Amino acid sequence: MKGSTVRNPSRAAELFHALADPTRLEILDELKEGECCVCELTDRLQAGQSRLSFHLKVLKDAGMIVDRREGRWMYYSVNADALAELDDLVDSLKQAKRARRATGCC
Amino acid sequence: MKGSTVRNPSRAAELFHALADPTRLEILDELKEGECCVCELTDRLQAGQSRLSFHLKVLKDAGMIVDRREGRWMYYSVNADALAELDDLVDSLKQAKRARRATGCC
DNA sequence: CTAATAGATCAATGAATCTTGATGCATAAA
DNA sequence: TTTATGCATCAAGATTCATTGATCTATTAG
Repeated sequence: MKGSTVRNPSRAAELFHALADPTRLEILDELKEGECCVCELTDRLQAGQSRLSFHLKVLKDAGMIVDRREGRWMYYSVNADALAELDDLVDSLKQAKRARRATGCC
Repeated sequence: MKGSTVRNPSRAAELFHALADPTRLEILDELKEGECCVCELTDRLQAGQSRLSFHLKVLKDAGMIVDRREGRWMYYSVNADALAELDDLVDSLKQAKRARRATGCC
């Protein structure tokens, strides 16, 4: 198991940050239907090209998506590993590893 | 089922934004072990009082945690509903509802 | 009542983000 | 080679965020 990311607040924050924007969530919502190029996203999402490019970069830097060049088009798609990582992260927010706090306060 | 939040990018972004900060993730990491007051968090997290208060407010406004007053102490704990909501959100990033895109690009 | 304590809130500063329009760089068509 | 297209990147401005120290409020102890 990887496990390292779950214990790393900065990495976790980076991943959650990538998801903390409506435009980026809409991008992911499109990409989950399959690979897609920027020009198509521009159509679907009513967003300017440089704006999309900016958000795609955030998602890519965080590892949420991967890209592939084909001729002059860039195809983006969701990175399945990142989704697994997300699952781990959300799980790690739940598990109580130690026994419930025994002492009261202060 | 609720379902509404999953389809709402702003709400989803708010929830993810609350998780997009190392300090807040550390707070949640403490709270998942059980209810905790601010003074105890201050000790454990090496963080100033107003800083903690700020982040606790962000988490509370997003619905990630709930508070309870007891005397002059405020006890915070994780909101289980929000964890379920998170699960839904992460799931919604995976499911491909339509068939894979048939057309090529542009 | 007065003093002390827990914690929220405010004000100010600096850092990070997002948006827009312009420019640059490939690749492909003519 | 010239021209057009797809997209990344840059620069500037606006907005949001995070941190710190100060102040305010509620509660409890003396």
